[in-house]
Amino acid sequence: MFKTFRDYITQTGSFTAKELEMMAATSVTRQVRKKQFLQQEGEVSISMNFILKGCMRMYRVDEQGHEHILTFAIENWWISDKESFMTGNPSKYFIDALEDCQLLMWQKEDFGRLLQQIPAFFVSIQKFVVAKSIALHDRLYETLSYSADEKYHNFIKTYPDVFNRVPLQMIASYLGVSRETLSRVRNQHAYK
Amino acid sequence: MFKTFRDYITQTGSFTAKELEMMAATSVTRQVRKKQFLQQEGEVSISMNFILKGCMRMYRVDEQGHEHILTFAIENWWISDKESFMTGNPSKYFIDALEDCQLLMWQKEDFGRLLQQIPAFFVSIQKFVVAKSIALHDRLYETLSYSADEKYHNFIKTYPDVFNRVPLQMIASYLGVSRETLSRVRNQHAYK
DNA sequence: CGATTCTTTGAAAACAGTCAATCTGTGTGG
DNA sequence: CCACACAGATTGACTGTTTTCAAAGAATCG
Repeated sequence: MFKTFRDYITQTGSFTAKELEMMAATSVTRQVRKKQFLQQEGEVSISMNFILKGCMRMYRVDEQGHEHILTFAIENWWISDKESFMTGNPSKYFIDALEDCQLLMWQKEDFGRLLQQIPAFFVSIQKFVVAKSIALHDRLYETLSYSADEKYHNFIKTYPDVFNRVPLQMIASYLGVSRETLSRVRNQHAYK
Repeated sequence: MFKTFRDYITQTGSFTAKELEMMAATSVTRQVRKKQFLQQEGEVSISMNFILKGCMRMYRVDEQGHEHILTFAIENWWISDKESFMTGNPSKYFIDALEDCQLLMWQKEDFGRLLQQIPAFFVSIQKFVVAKSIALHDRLYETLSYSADEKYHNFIKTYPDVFNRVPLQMIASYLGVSRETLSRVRNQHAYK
């Protein structure tokens, strides 16, 4: 179980056996079956979650009941509502499983302790946070400036491994276009 | 000069006279006149910048030459291309002044040293980064799910102090709609 | 006051959304 | 193994919103 995570984390920095042991000791594994929720709107997030296996999404529901996907996550990605985790406020987001999933989880206090006591872990997480921030800025720019067509092709290029695992209607939701529009965009290209 | 910053930073945490002296000693003030650039695309960002006075924007230019504003910033806000600052890669963004500005700047090495040596400073910056991340997620959600009308009114509500300082066409650029559409959205409401 | 910048308006065209129906593929239970 | 149900994808017709282009009207600044 923990091995997958160890392979991941040792690629992001150097850790002693003792440090790895600390991480393992405080982690908990959990199964989340397809369509089950890891978190629902209104709940307070108290764990950091790492995907060992499977695929999840984080989304928000508007007044008309439409879902808007903020993030997909697959193996070797963290999926958490950092906002609720950091502030202690109720979450605005749902997180559910698009496939049967296996997670590695840390409680808030344990995670904070790891960050304090293992400098290399802190650096790894820091790097991840920076990368996320860059990706988020890029995505905002793309959402502001790209057409439906450009958004779609950019998504395939940027996340090929997500593209072939999730239904198209969810990609449409992620891109901020209707599934019908996405469908048409795809078929335009078949005849050009 | 430094007083404005001291007032700000002491509101975010507790600092000793010596710590404040360290911050002051490593800071540099700089004037940027309206329409002048603090940073242009392709340059590497090597400073963290705090606005003492004035208003700036960070934007990106697409292939058609259209500007897309990612951020506005006014007094007591940081304005930097964190991406280029952290990675050392050339920036994708322009930063320029919408009014005559007065900045307080720290070089990369000095800023890193402050973060290491002044725990309360680290915590303050951390809080700021978290707040920015939350705001960015909210904005992405709004961009995905709101109509032009909703985006506009939400902007006024969220950033009233920015709203009455920048031209409407820039708010349009920020919201991802054309200035004509924004103009129409505004005048619709005058007769409802 | 003239020049520049910003905002508004109109008309046409492009684009995307909605609703409804159909088609496709997958998996489940009989 | 087949039939059926179900989720997902596509298509057509229509509607509504937003963009674009062009022009004119405010507002601001030197």
